[in-house]
Amino acid sequence: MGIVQRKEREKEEMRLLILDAALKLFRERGYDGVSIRNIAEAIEYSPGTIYLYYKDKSEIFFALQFEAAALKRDHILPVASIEDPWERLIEFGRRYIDFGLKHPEMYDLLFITRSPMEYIENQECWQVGMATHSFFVETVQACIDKRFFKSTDADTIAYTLWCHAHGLVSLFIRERMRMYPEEKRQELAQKSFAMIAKMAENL
Amino acid sequence: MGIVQRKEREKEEMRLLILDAALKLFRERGYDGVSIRNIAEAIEYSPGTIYLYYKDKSEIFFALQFEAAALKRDHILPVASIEDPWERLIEFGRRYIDFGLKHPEMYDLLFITRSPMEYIENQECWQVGMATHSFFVETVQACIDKRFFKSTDADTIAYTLWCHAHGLVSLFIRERMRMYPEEKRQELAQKSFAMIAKMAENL
DNA sequence: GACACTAATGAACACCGTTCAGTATCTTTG
DNA sequence: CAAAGATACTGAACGGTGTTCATTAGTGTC
Repeated sequence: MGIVQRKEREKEEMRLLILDAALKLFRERGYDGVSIRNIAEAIEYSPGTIYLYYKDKSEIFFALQFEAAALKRDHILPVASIEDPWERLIEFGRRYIDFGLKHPEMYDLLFITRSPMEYIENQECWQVGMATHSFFVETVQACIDKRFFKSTDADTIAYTLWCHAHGLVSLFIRERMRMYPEEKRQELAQKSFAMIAKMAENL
Repeated sequence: MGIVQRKEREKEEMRLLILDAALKLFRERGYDGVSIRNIAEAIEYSPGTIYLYYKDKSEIFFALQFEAAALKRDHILPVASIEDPWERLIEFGRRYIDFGLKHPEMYDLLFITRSPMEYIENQECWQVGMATHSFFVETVQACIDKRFFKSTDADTIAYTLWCHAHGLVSLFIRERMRMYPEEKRQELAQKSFAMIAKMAENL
């Protein structure tokens, strides 16, 4: 009776052990630089063992994607306590970008990495991501309801702001800002955020 | 005398042969799905031969990046003939996005793919890309000069618009719009472009 | 204690990028 | 024109990758 439970617990522990090792290696070297053999070596098991707990390499990275989604959620969640929807929206954007710049590999995993998205849709990760996205759209809707915006198309507004934030973060992450001197990049990002916020004011 | 020239021509032809094969395969399967051996097989040479013409795999992709930059330039260049800077700016944006959606692998190569950017900066590709970027900033500046904008910070305006366009295209390319039904995605992109254009009007 | 079940192994497979000794062909020289 | 030299190309080999699977070692049940 207790044995089957212990086994299950051990199985779960092993899955976590693998995931933790993968996450650590992954932060250090990026997912391309991490192999199943590396992970196996890190936890002192043979490569084949990994496959007893994860179907293939991509499943490990889907699990990491879930971790990333949760981390992002926790990074942004505090803004939920902000009463004023406009302030909440701005702070959401600020924290979204902050998350991306502070955890580039995680952001990359969530929004840039090629992955069989058709597979991931029924995953927990997707739900966590969707919840955060919905919260964002709802905040935009709350702004509309309070007449902060003239436009009433919450979807388009949310999407437009998302495009800007994602563009900003991903240009940083994938190093496409080399035409600007290093010290100006951060400043440019801040100015751009201020600018899009200002632009949004008379939407 | 004529021989050394013929040799050089043949060398150049071989480089092109490799590049064309790589480009073709690359369009079909994406760069991750293409191996040196695939390219070699396509041109009916042994894998080792590739290395007589390109230092390594990445050098082939840098050459492709140059092709992509040229293609993008040619796709956008026609807007240069538009007199009115505001109209030129809008058309630039439209064509930039259009290029990204029509040639996703090319766009990917230029703005998303991880690549040792410190290496690429002194390449032709970089120059072509920079020229197009400069043209964009100049167009923004022309708008400022003609008092289309109240703001006078051309760099920040250009960067903000770029962030939006890049975010839009890269969310498409890397399939991060699954939360919207297929048929709504295109529409959303168009509405968002219209929205950012409208927002830019009172910048 | 014998049997069944499970967890883990590590060799093997087919791929990858890359290197390099060897060969075959073309060009130059005597 | 033949020998020598230079060049182009090959394909086996190296160390890596993700993944599979027969075999083994260990645990639980009767």
